[in-house]
Amino acid sequence: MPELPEVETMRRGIAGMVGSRITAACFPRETRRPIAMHPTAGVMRRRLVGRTISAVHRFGKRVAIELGATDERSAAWLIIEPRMTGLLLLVPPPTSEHVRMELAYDRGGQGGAVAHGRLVFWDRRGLGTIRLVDRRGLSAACGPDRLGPDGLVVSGADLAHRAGGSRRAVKVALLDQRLVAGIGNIYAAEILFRAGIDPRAACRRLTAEAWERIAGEARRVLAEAVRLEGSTIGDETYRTADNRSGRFQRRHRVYGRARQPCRTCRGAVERIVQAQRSTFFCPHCQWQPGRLRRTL
DNA sequence: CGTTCAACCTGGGCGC
DNA sequence: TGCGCCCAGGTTGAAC
Repeated sequence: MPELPEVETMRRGIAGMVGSRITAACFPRETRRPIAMHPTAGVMRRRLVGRTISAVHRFGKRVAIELGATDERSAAWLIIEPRMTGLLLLVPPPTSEHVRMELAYDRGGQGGAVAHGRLVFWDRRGLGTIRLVDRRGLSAACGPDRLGPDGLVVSGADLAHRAGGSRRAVKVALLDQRLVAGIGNIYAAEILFRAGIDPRAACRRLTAEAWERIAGEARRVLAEAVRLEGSTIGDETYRTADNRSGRFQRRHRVYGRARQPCRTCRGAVERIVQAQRSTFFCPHCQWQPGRLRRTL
């Protein structure tokens, strides 16, 4: 589920935890398979409790909660990867089932005021992951070998340089986190529609100008989706940290709209499958370089 | 190099 | 109502 805008919304939603101290951590195992985590729950708990949160980052589609160094312990990062259905919630989850992690935190205020609360990682399908890493682990998991430039700041030159010679279809390339970080199935479709590029076009056929258009639309679409707090679709599996819906779904032009009229040309939006994922696009408004543009 | 498939899971929607 | 099937915002590793 969550792509860059949803994960960035999660990050902002929990950014108020900075300065708080973790007082308890639990990792319920009541589900069939415990969440994929490293290290084990006991070690994780021991390393988390008592630590102060010094920052909350986002790397692509992952949130990283930074635990500041102390005299005894060096800095560490709790990397949470929501995958399809993971949510970070500061309010009680819909059910206690599927809670994969719960952190209690408090902040000793001046004059006896204590702010405290709970952060829950709630993940229905359980495909998400949790890792606690040191500085080296962070760079192995989220460094430039793993993640390309962030989608909010990617340039046409970045894309052209890294993918320009590839025979891959441009939609498949945009899902590759090493090329550009944060784009998933929804936003790849929306970006290519706005750029007017056919998702099946081979990267090596795209001109520098086409890459500039794709990068520009990526920055614009992702920034707008962040402003609208992401996309909540259908069964509402995505919610903000305080349990509200995103609003970018109202701006979707092609995603999930197979056989419905294109909002620009009124032709039917098509659904095809690329790399085992659905791709939605308008064959009239999106074309491949070198091919005659279809006319109505 | 690039594609395809399976796997990891739960749950909603649809046709019959 | 129930059953079987398809679908879903992601990632990884193996096989070809």
